[in-house]
Amino acid sequence: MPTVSSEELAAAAGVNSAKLRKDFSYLGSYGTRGVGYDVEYLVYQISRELGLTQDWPVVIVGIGNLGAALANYGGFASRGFRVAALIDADAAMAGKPVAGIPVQHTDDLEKIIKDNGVSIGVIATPAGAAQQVCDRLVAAGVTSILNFAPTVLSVPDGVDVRKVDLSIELQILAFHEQRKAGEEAASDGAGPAAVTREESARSADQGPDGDVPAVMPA
Amino acid sequence: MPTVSSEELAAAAGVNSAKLRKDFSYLGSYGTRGVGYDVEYLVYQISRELGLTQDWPVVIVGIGNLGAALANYGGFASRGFRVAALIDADAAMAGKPVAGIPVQHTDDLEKIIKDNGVSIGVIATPAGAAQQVCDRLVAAGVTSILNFAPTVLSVPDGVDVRKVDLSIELQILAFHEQRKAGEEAASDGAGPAAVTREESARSADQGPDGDVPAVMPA
DNA sequence: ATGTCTTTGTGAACGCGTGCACAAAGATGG
DNA sequence: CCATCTTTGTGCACGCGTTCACAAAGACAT
Ligand SMILES: NC(=O)c1ccc[n+]([C@@H]2O[C@H](COP(=O)([O-])OP(=O)(O)OC[C@H]3O[C@@H](n4cnc5c(N)ncnc54)[C@H](O)[C@@H]3O)[C@@H](O)[C@H]2O)c1
Ligand SMILES: NC(=O)c1ccc[n+]([C@@H]2O[C@H](COP(=O)([O-])OP(=O)(O)OC[C@H]3O[C@@H](n4cnc5c(N)ncnc54)[C@H](O)[C@@H]3O)[C@@H](O)[C@H]2O)c1
Repeated sequence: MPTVSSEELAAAAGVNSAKLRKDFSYLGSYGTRGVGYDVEYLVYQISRELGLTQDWPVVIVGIGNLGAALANYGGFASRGFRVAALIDADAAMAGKPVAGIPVQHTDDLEKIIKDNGVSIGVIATPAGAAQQVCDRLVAAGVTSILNFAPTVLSVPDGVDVRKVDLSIELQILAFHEQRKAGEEAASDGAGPAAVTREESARSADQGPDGDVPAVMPA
Repeated sequence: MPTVSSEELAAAAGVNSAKLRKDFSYLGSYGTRGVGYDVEYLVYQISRELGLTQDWPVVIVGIGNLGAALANYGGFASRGFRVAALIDADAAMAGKPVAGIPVQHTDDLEKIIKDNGVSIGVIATPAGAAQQVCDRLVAAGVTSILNFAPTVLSVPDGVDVRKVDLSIELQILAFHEQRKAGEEAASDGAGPAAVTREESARSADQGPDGDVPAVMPA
């Protein structure tokens, strides 16, 4: 029976072994003292807890550049997500297949959601249409939304929204980039417009990962 | 002079006003007691600290479905990011314009980076090519990478990598979705067939905002 | 000037996640 | 069956970020 110790796993993941064990303990006591964790059993337990043993139908709304790329992306299926339908407001697209899936018109949105038992929706429409699309998805029964449009969606309680904002990802990189430049040469004439930098006493930087600034300028 | 109080801003952003004030205080004392913050001045100070007053040239490597969508995305320019070049390994694409920008061949990658003073690179190649592309970008001087390929990139110290993993975004939604369903009906017959997934248990990366649950109590 | 009123800036308390350290569990060998 | 050795599971302490609470600063009216 192949096993792994918390020490091995922790080293591979780059985390503390005690934290890893404590995390696992929330799932139950699946380890064997003196031996470690049964790999297969552990994988199954984690998969089940994370919902990976289920198959989740999703719909993508807004089949433009991004929506089409998502539809073509094979990485979803391998994680248990199935693109149940593609929806767009453009009547000219209706019926035309993208990634082998025929695009359907927004008129049928509610029916599509219900027929497929969809609870997860992806919004890839222009920002202006996002809230409206969101409202229709929620009204039709969708309770989880992945939003690519640069808008903050308002939803009722019980509905989860995750926003993917690629500009913010770049901004976070640029922020750290700026710091790097500022550290090696405090008096640096770089930059087009004269950037006047005063001292800034910010607290500890989060190492590997980053956070999102709470408030952003326009 | 238009002003805002920390209370107003906090309410709009959905955060605690004391935290907001303390955050602002790290930038300096830009508020006026009894009045609030001068909006225009505050926006400028935050923009400057975040690096939004600078113009950042970026290159996109891998102009497929996703890369092309990114190239066409207008949201980057409005945040101070300029697509300096598009790079692909496919010789047939060389010279053909995408989003008005001619695609260049990977052979010229190093020269493109240096000529444009690029420090931020976006990788949208297949997973198999990502590490190799990453290495070349870093060697050419890139110190920040936004990675869309489903691979963990290893980079030397001083180089930042942010990974955008859309499958994980969906998984997080599915996880919460499962909890919602599990609460109203505790006794569930579990998934269809017992799915045995062979993979390692990797700790999830951070998302733009919300948190990735390490593990949750059962 | 002086007083009042609003809002900032921040010291201090609180809560929570992380890591340490170890007793208990169980395997393994004699 | 007992001794030893490995590794889990977890109580406890530490550190850090968040929140509370309030003195001080400044605007504004009188
Ligand atoms: N392309 C990117 O890389 C990128 C990156 C980040 C964010 N985004 C955002 O993602 C969204 C889509 O980007 P895109 O480049 O694919 O845009 P796009 O214009 O190519 O596609 C938008 C699609 O949405 C459809 N649409 C419009 N209104 C609709 C509605 N009410 N219901 C259903 N469909 C509707 C349009 O017919 C079109 O097919 C935008 O909000 C954009 O800001 C895109
Ligand atoms: N499409 C999506 O929605 C999506 C979502 C998440 C992640 N991803 C990931 O993003 C990456 C790109 O996805 P895609 O759908 O655009 O794939 P794609 O196959 O459409 O495009 C890949 C492009 O990369 C180019 N390429 C290959 N090797 C290269 C190299 N060594 N140097 C430079 N260019 C090279 C190819 O010529 C092609 O144009 C993949 O790793 C994919 O897993 C895509």
